[in-house]
Amino acid sequence: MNIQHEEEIKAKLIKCEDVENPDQHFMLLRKLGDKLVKDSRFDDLIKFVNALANKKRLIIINILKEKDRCVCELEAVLDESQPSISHHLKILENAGLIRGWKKGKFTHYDIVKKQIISYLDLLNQNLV
Amino acid sequence: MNIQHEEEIKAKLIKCEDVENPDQHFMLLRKLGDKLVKDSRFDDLIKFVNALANKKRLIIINILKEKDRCVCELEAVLDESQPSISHHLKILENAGLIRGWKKGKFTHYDIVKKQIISYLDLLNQNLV
DNA sequence: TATTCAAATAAAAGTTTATTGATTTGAATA
DNA sequence: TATTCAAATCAATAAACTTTTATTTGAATA
Repeated sequence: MNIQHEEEIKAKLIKCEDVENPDQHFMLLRKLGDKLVKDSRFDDLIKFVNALANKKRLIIINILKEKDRCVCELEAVLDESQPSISHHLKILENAGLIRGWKKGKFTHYDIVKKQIISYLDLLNQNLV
Repeated sequence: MNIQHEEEIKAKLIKCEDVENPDQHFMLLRKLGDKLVKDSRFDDLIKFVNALANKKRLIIINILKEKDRCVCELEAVLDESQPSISHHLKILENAGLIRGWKKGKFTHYDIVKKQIISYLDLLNQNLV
């Protein structure tokens, strides 16, 4: 943050909320921000919510919630190309939400309920 | 989905999982997919998780969780331009997670705990 | 009612994510 | 061990999201 921008913010802070010591108030807010930016729990959370932030991936999880499925079944469910489904599966797997294994020539996936519950707990803790 | 793609998937389904009637199996999977694609609860969920799928927005929520803040305070916390913060606030407000009001010349925001809890319930229901 | 100014909006550029067609991989089995 | 084929990876394009600078808005108050 450059000096000019910093001073503009401090100028506002003086007026807003009757701040007596805008330098100190500003410093505290900056420290708070820095602490949060460095907090690695957010990175876990973002991995989780990013994995969920797509309708097709939510649908995949909902399908797999019922029972494990092979990729060709997911191809029938989602009207989408095989590489695109593979891409979504990888994102879910990288986040630890699903798990895949070979069964003959076919690859099956199921959900990792434990991990999902753990992420949900983290999210609950973080938001409320 | 075009006929060729459809036939390719059915051909796999015959081999995978000893499916006796691949046409029927395919049809059931397609119906399942269509039902889920049309399910509007997913749109609510996506609005929620999309709003959370950004570190700066998670930080904003964490700051506001403690107490309401004016925009200028958020400018000090997040090292970012005012319009960008405004953009993130709008996304959170459109999702119903935060709420803003004028207080003199300054705009304050706080979180809407009730809505957040309601979304978390929905997410829990949906995932487990 | 004219001026001020915090914050919203608009327009444009930058960045990330999604999708597709083509190719590769590697386990199964002929 | 050569072939087959489901699924992963690659390369390129398209779509969505973020960030910035410039401008506008509208409530507060001089």
